[in-house]
Amino acid sequence: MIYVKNHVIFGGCCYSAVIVQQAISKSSLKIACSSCNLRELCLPVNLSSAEVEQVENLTQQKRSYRRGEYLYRSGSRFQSLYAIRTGFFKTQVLHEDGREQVTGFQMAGEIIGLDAISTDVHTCDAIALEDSEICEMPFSSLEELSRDIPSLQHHLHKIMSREIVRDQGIMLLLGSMRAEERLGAFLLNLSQRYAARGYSPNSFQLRMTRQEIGSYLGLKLETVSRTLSLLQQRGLIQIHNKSLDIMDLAGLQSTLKS
Amino acid sequence: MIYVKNHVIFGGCCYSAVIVQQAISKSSLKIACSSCNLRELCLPVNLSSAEVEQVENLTQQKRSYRRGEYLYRSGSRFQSLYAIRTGFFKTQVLHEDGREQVTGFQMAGEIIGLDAISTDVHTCDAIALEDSEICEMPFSSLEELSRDIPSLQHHLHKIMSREIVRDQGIMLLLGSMRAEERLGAFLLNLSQRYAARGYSPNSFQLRMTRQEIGSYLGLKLETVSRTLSLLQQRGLIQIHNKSLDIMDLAGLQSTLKS
DNA sequence: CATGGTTCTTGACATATATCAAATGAAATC
DNA sequence: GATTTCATTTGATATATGTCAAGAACCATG
Repeated sequence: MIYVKNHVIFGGCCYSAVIVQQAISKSSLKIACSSCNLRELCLPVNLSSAEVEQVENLTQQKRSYRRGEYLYRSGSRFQSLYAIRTGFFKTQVLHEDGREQVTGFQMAGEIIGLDAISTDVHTCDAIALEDSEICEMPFSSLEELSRDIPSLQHHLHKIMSREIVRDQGIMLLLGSMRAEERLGAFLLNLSQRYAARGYSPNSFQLRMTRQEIGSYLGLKLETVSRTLSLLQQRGLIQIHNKSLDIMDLAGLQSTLKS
Repeated sequence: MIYVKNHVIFGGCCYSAVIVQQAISKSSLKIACSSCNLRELCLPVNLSSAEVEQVENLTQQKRSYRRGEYLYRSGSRFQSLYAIRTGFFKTQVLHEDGREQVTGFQMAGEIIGLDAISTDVHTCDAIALEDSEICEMPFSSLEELSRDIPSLQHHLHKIMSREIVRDQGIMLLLGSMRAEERLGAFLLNLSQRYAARGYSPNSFQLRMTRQEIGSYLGLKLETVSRTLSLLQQRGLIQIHNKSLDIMDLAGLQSTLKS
């Protein structure tokens, strides 16, 4: 499966990189996204200036969230999609018995809330893992606008489809990889996403706890900790608390090929 | 998490039931779906007769597939979504090292191919598990038509969102359930989907092998076999080869609550 | 700066599931 | 209908990960 081979198993990484490149070459897009820095939503769309203004209006509602704050909760009524302008979020579903499952970590430029379109009710919690800014986009307006702007319509479909592909990658990971491979894939995915945003792919802070990583990867926090120690012993990474350095990218990638 | 509690962990089940009920009460919808029996695509939409005809045109391309035949392959170019008219499919992604992961089982009235919108290339294989009939819907036509028919547009979004929710349910299952719970959730999901289609929820044929079930649930085929035997010993099910009878639905449901 | 509460690491041990293997049963093919 | 092939079941054993526990490091708060 090529997604594993190219280490984009979580989906969206390479695509993001492409988008960032496009941003540099298309000035109109920069305008469209100036209000919210919405790489995901606006960029691949070739808009006229009138259309740009319409999208601007749509994405004008901004808000800040403190670390630990909920963007929305499971069970709450769906009205908007949210684009992360800056910061870092997690989404999770909760069992009634207390078990939690993290379904994703989202960073700047990504869209959350897509799950709620299905039933008009949010099916997961979205929680800020650091102080963040988000743009709220009323979904009915987005649908309306995308009827007038085919390229926006198609882009919205792509965003939703990409989420499906991403989820399939995680299913693959959870269903058939060992702890070491899961961690390797996870770290490489973060690395690529930081790189796509202009940050170092080799050195970054983990914004989540071992427990949250474990929940996401279907492992216990002790296993996460042990496996990270193991990767460090092998010289593939340096990890001290939440600071991660990838020392041997190729080596880390090769853990996935076995 | 309510999805587990209500045993719709895989998503789409209860919704399907609602759709079937709607079908009975709305005559215009029956017309719209007569060509392909597309519960998922057409039904919740309130269409005028002119619109009905447009949708009819869209879904006119039908084809039969024999058991084992590929509907599409990973890597092939994306052009259409496919609605299953009759039959049973699986979708799977393949590792380069031979590992396979089944990402879903689809039955009549469900739509496949949504993953490919993202990159215009199919990211998985879709294979008929029994002789089946499908309706092909060129996606560009679907997008065009949904610009004119808002209720169709919204329905398309719901279908995609539902797929995302379904995938999250499977992530939950793969990330935090034991073998017994996974099998329980799997069988209950099939049961509900058959029920929604007017078949017995207590007695049906498994269309897939133990190995395919295992791949889907992140288990080895031996574990699937052992766990099914265990559920049978407890009097919850009767299973002989591919014939399944649910003897104690409540008991089976209670395996999920622990 | 001290303090209390998380979070993280590491060890010893338990257990669920995987692996390997062999026998049985079902289904496809000639 | 006979034969080959494939799917399933079950047992014995191996192993990866979970569980329990304790100490250390880190962080937020007063």
